[in-house]
Amino acid sequence: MQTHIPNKVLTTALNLFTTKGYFSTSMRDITADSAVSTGSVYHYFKDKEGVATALYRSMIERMRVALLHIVSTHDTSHDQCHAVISLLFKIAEEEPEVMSFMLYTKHREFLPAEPPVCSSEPFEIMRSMVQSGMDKGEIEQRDVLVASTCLYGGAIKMITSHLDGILDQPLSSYLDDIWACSWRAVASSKS
Amino acid sequence: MQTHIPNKVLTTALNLFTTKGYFSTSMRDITADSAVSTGSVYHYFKDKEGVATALYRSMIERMRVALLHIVSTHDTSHDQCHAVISLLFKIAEEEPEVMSFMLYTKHREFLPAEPPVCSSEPFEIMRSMVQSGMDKGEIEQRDVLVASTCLYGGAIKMITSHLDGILDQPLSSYLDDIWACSWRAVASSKS
DNA sequence: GTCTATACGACGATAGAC
DNA sequence: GTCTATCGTCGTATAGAC
Repeated sequence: MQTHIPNKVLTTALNLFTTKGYFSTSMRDITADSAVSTGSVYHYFKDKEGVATALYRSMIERMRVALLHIVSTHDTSHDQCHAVISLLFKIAEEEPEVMSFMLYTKHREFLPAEPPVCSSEPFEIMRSMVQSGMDKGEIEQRDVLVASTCLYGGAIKMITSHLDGILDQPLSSYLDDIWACSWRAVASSKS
Repeated sequence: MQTHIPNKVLTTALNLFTTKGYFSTSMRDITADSAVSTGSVYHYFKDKEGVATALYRSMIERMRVALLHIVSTHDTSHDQCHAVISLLFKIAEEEPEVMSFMLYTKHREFLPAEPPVCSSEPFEIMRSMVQSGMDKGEIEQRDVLVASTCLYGGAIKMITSHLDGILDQPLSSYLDDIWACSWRAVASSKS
């Protein structure tokens, strides 16, 4: 049970946004579910968009930290990228709302001021892992964006399928299979 | 210039939905931009959701026909899947609004009655191409969903990047590169 | 079938007491 | 800082003339 009011608001907002969608969630819904009064919500957040922005930024930051940790604890690009996909799968299974809000929500539609997810810092870090893999010869030379898209694209699509509930097995059971395909798509021929 | 009222409404709705988003588009916007009166719009469509549903269904149908044509005019799974990705790239470049509405819009949020895109008939057909490729030995044996996700996932991610405007080259210039990666991800080792 | 005018409800946000 | 009560706006959908 959350005690701080801002946290209570943010967690209930996350739940409502991911289940009903941002626009179908009213401030009344948020105040009702969080048991926080209208006045208090508006004391901590400028408006409804302010709640969404705070939520979005906190998640971007969380991912940024996690990804930098992965970079510093794995040597090869192969291991780094594998760790990234494992992490994404883990979050998608344990905290589906978080994953859903991070990559399945059209932030642009209600957060026009924020940069698109793909140009956010976490995605930058993920691309830099691929770039260094190409520099070291682990990954075949080609446009970084193309390589990154191919390497991560399958896994991310798999995650959205999981969030859509169209997978009959637990997401993690597909990890090895997906990784084999993804890595083979971009690995340099000598490895 | 469209003459039939329903068509005028649908094309302006498509433009507004993809630029402003479904929820930020009001019926007033649609009547204003299409120069069709409120009464007429409600004569042809039950409500706002009815407009979106009609739009969605017409696109699903269009894709269904196009995909069946591809199946009947190409022999190998390799050629069929390549033709699919070419088609998707072509539509994404020539009619970005159509592509945007088809795969980048969260239909679930305002069309809860419709099945999710991934379980729609077009996606079924795309998966069946992969399945027959596995049966014929072109594609390595594994879960169909995993193979399809890996094969199409990269291309689709590339399309959404294009729609987001984060590509500096025209989308079609990435086609060969993407296809090489995607096919290598799933092709059986002997091919 | 097509139009204008309008009813009705819901929502975001504020005011002001405690 | 926290609350309740309320205001003004806007959007969907309908009524009813032509």
